[in-house]
Amino acid sequence: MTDRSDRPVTMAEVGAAAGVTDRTVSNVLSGKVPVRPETRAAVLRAVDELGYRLNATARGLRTGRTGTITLALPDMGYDYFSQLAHAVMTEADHFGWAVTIVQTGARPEREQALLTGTDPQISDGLIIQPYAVGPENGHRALRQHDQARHRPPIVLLGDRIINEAIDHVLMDNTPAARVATEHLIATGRAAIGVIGPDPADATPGSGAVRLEGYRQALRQAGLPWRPDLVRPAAAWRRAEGAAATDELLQAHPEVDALFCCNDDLALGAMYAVHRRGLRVPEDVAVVGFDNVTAATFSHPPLTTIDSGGPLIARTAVKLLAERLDPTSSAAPPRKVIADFHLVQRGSTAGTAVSTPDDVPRGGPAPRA
Amino acid sequence: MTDRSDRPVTMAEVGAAAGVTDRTVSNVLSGKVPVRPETRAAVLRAVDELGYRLNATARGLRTGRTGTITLALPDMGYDYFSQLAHAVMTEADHFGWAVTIVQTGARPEREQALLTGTDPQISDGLIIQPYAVGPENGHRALRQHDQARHRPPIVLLGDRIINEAIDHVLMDNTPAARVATEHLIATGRAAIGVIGPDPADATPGSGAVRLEGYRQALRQAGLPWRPDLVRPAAAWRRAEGAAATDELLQAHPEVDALFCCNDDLALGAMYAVHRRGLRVPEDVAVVGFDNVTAATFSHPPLTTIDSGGPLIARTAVKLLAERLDPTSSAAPPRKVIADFHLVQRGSTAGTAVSTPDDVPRGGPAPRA
DNA sequence: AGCTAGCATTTCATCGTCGAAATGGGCCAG
DNA sequence: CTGGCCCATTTCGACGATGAAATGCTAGCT
Repeated sequence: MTDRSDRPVTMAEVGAAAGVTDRTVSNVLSGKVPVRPETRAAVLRAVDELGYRLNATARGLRTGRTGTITLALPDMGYDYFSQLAHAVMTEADHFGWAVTIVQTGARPEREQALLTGTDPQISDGLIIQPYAVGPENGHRALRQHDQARHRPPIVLLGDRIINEAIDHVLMDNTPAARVATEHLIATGRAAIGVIGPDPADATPGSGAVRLEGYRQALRQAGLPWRPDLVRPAAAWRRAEGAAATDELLQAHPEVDALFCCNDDLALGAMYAVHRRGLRVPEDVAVVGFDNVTAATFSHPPLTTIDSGGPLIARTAVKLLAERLDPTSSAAPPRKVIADFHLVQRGSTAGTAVSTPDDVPRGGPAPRA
Repeated sequence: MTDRSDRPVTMAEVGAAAGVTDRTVSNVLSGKVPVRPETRAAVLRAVDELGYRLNATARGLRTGRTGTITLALPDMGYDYFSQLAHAVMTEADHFGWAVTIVQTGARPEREQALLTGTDPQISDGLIIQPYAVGPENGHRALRQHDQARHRPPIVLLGDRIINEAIDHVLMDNTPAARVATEHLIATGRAAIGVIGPDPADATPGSGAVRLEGYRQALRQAGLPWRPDLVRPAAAWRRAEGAAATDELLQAHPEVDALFCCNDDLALGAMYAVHRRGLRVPEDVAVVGFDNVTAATFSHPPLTTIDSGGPLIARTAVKLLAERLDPTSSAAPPRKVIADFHLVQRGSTAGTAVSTPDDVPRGGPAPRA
């Protein structure tokens, strides 16, 4: 026998030590085929003595299943995406799947590569929230996908339909943004700034559809549309939200409310308001979007749109699970539109400290 | 030829279409072996026409490399861990690696399975922050690891050495906690509560070592050790931090400062303080631990220990990269202790709104 | 023309596991 | 005592890619 000491132990070696074939070792470890108790014991002893570990890659090649799914998101540095990933991983765990997370950044070619399968991924399926790829190029990417044989299934997350032939889990952005804005108007605000979208940007992303909801609410209330109250943020994070808010309040001291396109921006906005010595909500009311954990506990707690992130994650995993189930994978493409609702908290109420009843409790107990 | 239309396209089929061997297709796609331009063009055309996609699993089996590393953390629902994951993924991207994230929860058997390799993972290496596995059982788990041939390398993160033979990236918890507590004492606080650790818990985890730093600071300042001011939190999150703080302030109105074992707890603590109608820092000063993004933008901004999370992540990936480099993988095990420093912000300063100069800027521009 | 050098392509074997079907041994019924 | 059956185990052959080494071809030199 050649010296294999630098290579992993194989089933054949375990079998040799236990006096059986590699196949029997496989039968013992999989448990799918009956094995005599003595044989099983002998095999398990050999496994233990040799320190044998199953080669998941070889199994994956043989079975065509890797037990891993890919989650592709723009960037994990956002509360919303990291909480979405958390929910996806927790749900995937129920199916016994590991989750490979890919940060696409703002790079369209990265998203294209994932959608077309050009990027060689070890995974049984893909959940992706495209940022840069829209219907125009998405169709092309996914036509290539269709044409290829036996490509892993895809579930798309986000705010627009990219391809009719693919499963989508969507947010109802425009109505949600309208509801958020209506709430500000109802509390008596007149000069409502917007933090996030770039009105000059033609790309129809989250920014555009949320801005549209804002405009609808203004129109319905008979308030004027003032483009100068819209401040784009290069990235939708706290720092950029603070900077944009600072500029807006500097230029327009009359602003008495802010509609922020996500909670990260809103938390940054509140920071900027406070830094200018103004009060939330007395001087400036603030509304966010997504209802991340931090929104519950900020000071004041942040009024926001609960866009159902965890439910979206669970739904996406379940859709993927159905596609991966060989008995029911030929169903027509599905579109799920997630429910949303407004969560009113102190950032728009009369008093700066509220006592919300939605403080989450419980869960596992790891430490940081 | 049999009907293979339900199976993926192979290199052999591409080769057949292009009039060459599967091997030549491989040569074209890998680029490592020179190929005549006409041949290359023919192959690429066939790839395009047939919609061929490389089977990463098969390559992984053949080469022994999957291009994926595993990151195992207790739970992604914590700001610290999600930001650590973000940093690991960003760094891994530089090496061309995908990252599979596994949430171990509080389950020791899950950690054991990862450390011993019992859990069949498709990955070239493991970065793990153990929560439940300590030196006592960790040694056993990793002895099994050593004994096995050709097991993927491991880098351990955290607060204690689990096995001398393995690479570690450590936090200097006790000194950091002492510095945090000393800062509270220096601002004139006398009744300093602690949120997080369970003094009755014998497990020497982050809680115990941070509590030890707190005690050292008290001792040095001649302040009395009062176990009744220590409030455990079942999970180190905002909700649990708020609940524990609420109880503590109820029982001990004289408390004028809180040392919280992480920023999530601290942000929850501030929430509870505000809800009781008290002010931060005038009535109760608050210090956190980890310096997550939210700490910069809270109201007031949170004084905290910057424990160098992103650097820890980068270091861990680099250590793994060295182990995976065949030319230099036999180096002795390394231990890196991350630097820390206190970041003073408004939650301990005289005024509730400060103007910190560490507001981060820039970065990519995805949206939520 | 004959020989060698150098490059492009192919041959061959192998990575470690598992599905399907064949084999062999033990037991019960006729 | 023997035929048939069932259960445990083995045989055989992929799965799809690639490292190493051999082959074939063209070009260049004498």
